[in-house]
Amino acid sequence: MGKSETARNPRTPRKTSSAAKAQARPARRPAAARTETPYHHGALREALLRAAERVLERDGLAGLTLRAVAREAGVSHAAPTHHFGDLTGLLSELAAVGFRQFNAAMASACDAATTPLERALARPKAYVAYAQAHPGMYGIMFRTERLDYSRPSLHEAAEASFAGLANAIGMMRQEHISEDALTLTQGAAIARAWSMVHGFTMLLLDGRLEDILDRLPEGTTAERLLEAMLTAPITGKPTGP
Amino acid sequence: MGKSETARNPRTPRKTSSAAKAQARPARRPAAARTETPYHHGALREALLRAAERVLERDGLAGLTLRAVAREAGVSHAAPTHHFGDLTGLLSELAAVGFRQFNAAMASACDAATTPLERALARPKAYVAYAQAHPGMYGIMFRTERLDYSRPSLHEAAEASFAGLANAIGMMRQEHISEDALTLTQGAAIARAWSMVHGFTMLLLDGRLEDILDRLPEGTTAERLLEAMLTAPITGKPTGP
DNA sequence: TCCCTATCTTTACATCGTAAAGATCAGATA
DNA sequence: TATCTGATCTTTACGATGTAAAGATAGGGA
Repeated sequence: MGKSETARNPRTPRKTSSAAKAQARPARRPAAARTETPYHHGALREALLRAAERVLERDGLAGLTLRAVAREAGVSHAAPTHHFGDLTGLLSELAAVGFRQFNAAMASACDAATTPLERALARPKAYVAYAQAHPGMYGIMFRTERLDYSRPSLHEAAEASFAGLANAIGMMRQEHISEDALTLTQGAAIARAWSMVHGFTMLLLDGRLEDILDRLPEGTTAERLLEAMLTAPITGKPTGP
Repeated sequence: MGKSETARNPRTPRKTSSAAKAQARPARRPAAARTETPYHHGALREALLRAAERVLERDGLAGLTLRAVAREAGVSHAAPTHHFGDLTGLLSELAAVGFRQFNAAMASACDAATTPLERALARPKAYVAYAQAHPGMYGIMFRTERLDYSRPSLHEAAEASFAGLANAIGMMRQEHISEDALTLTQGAAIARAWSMVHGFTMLLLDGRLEDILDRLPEGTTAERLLEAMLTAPITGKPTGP
């Protein structure tokens, strides 16, 4: 496929290093290229994370490889290893970025809500909306098995996500959710809310709700179905399938 | 690692099926080995699917590769391609097997239930139980992006799974679920039930419910939490997070 | 008997993750 | 000022994987 893995790199004469070395390179660095790309990138780590996000949006989860990210960032294929250790490391840091975006979206959606009903529906809607807007990122966060939650950044961001959810449930039930103990009823309320929204989102992204949506009245959106799901009255019997 | 991908194969004596049988093979087929392993395996396709299931249980989803399956079955690494086309094909057929197992488990669990409450909880419990007993298979069915639902076997098995669910909801609501039209309330009930159980299962398998389970009263199992989640009364406000 | 087709094996290739060694730079040390 | 040191990035290399293509081998008719 033409580009031999390190084709486009202005500085550093790359492949011809041994051949035309003496004639091309004066002695030290070119002294003019320092503005944009010194040999030491300076902020490669962040650049790689941004590159990974672009690759993810463009080529999906399957296209997100260490080498592809390196290509996107314009560095050698082994450069990411130095900053993230291995693929798990890169995916974990990227997931942390995703969780932070996710938390920010949820928070701002909550702030914008005014009526009690809006407050109750703002979070789930924001949850699903984020997943629909960033399916690749959502996949990294919730579908991948290759995440290392012992990494502080990821652990912290994911934990914040859970805490926000539990807190919201507590506020809705108008009781305090303790840090270290839960009643079965409280735990069930949290599990119920989280399971419903997470399950709905996964089924939606996997296209498994298409069958249902197609049979609903003309023009019913996923968001409307979500609303109905969350606000529907109980039919008398327990709400199990 | 020693074995160079095709080390153990003087064409087909497999592992120990007949051990020293083929130690002296003249020229053409031994005329005695036809019973077990002639050059043409005879039922390689099914053997590969069983091998894939073993590999999946032993090495998890990450270890399930075309070549690993071929090794497990004792054939050349390219043999699976002829039967399944590519990796997507193998995964899809394996997922179909999983859906059939899954459907069978759900059906038998339903049949065993007697009281109304048991009937209501049998399916969700069987759902989660299957996922816990076969996490690899569940991952293939619901986590992988590499499935081809245009394959008839997979489409059919997955469809049966959905139909069973929708039917159960209909029976519980004591109304008929039409084949080609749903009210918003009906769709919401189906989406709610499926989302809850599916979401709960994914969170559980991903270990994301550990935080909750640890804070619940001593010895509370995931199954108990599931029960509470499905039967808990509504608190007055809509059940959103 | 001979050929045809399905089945399986060999061989080959591009890509990927990862390890290890070399090159390059920024700054501390002397 | 000159050198050393550690961090950063590149090269090179290796094994594993998915997939394509060509060769070998049966089994079943013509």
